Amino acid sequence: MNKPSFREQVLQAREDAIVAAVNRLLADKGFDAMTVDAVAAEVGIAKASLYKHFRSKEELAAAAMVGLLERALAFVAQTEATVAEPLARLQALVRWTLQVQLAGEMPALPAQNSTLRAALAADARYMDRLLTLSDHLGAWIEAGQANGQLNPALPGELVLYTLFARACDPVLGVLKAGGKYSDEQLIAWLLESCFGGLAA
Amino acid sequence: MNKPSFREQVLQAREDAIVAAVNRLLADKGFDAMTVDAVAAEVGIAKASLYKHFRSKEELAAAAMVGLLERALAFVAQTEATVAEPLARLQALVRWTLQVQLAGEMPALPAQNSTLRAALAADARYMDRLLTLSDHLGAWIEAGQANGQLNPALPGELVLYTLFARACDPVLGVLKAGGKYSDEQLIAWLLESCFGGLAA
DNA sequence: GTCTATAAAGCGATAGAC
DNA sequence: GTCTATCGCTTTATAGAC
Repeated sequence: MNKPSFREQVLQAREDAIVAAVNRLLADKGFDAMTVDAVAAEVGIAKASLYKHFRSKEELAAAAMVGLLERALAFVAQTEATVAEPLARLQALVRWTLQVQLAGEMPALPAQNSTLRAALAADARYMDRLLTLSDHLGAWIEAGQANGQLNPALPGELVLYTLFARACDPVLGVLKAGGKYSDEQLIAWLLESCFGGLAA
Repeated sequence: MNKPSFREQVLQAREDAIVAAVNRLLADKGFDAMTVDAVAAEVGIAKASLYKHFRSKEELAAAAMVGLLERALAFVAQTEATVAEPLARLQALVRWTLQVQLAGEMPALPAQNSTLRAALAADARYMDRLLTLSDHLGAWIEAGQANGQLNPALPGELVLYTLFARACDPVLGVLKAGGKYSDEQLIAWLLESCFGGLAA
């Protein structure tokens, strides 16, 4: 591996700026409402230049998702090094996802966009991170069910998908928009309802 | 009130067919991916004819939402007549919403489409049903927290928004697509995770 | 690689005949 | 009110000069 040239570093920095802009716009407007023109404007370059780095709008979204998954994997690694209990690990992860959402950095992908889902499924970098993350969380879930901290009657995959879904839970945004509660209070309540349920 | 003429009955039937088609397409594709051409094709009329009944795509979606809310209000009335306990009422309602979703009849609106949200907020028929429904559910929630069946530490509006969110919970669709579990089993697990939480 | 300009296609909405 | 045909706009993606 050669040392990256100055030129390559500049290109990499530009790509990072593009991915960051895509991430913000995805979180703000969602995939369908995000236009490539808006991405170019936010980065401050021409739209045609974007297409020198990414071949399609779907590839832009995939790059943003890869970035998010890598941030999640970094948090998972840190959590495995510092937190022992499976339930505490899962709660820390959900807390982190809610903080990402509050920061306006949680990309909002439509659940049923066929072209986007096909592009993501065909993206090896995306699928690799997603499977790695699912493996780690699956192990946490199994351990939590084995030691009695998690409800063992629920299938592990249901718990896993629920955690992914809560990362984009619209309830947080609605309550945040109401402006009546602090961010920390909202996160505490959502954690309580996710792991403890609505019933007493 | 005069008896509706035959002509008016035919028109009403056509509008009902339009709303039903919109409801199916909204559930299948979501608002953004649903095209007015597809609605016209599903109903079997020309697109221009649609615009004689509804002035915009947003109005089509609003009509479908009004229909859904009226179905929900009918279920609420029936539940209040047959079920006494607040928790049991709320569980029955969530079960009903999950069944609607499994039937492919739960419209999927984007959480952040500004034109659509503005159109809905300006639609008196929609807002009237939504507020009526919220009032009934809010009373159930308060009663449940007062009698110890619901967690009293959670704000009532958080519980209310959570119930709305669970009606569109993507977890159900993903697990259903997996094909490994029966519909009734999935509903039972989702009810358990919603009201009982993921923890043991 | 970056730009300006434009192609190509999809979609919401409408005109005008019947 | 229903139809065919089309407008007008947006958006993705590309061509070609520099």
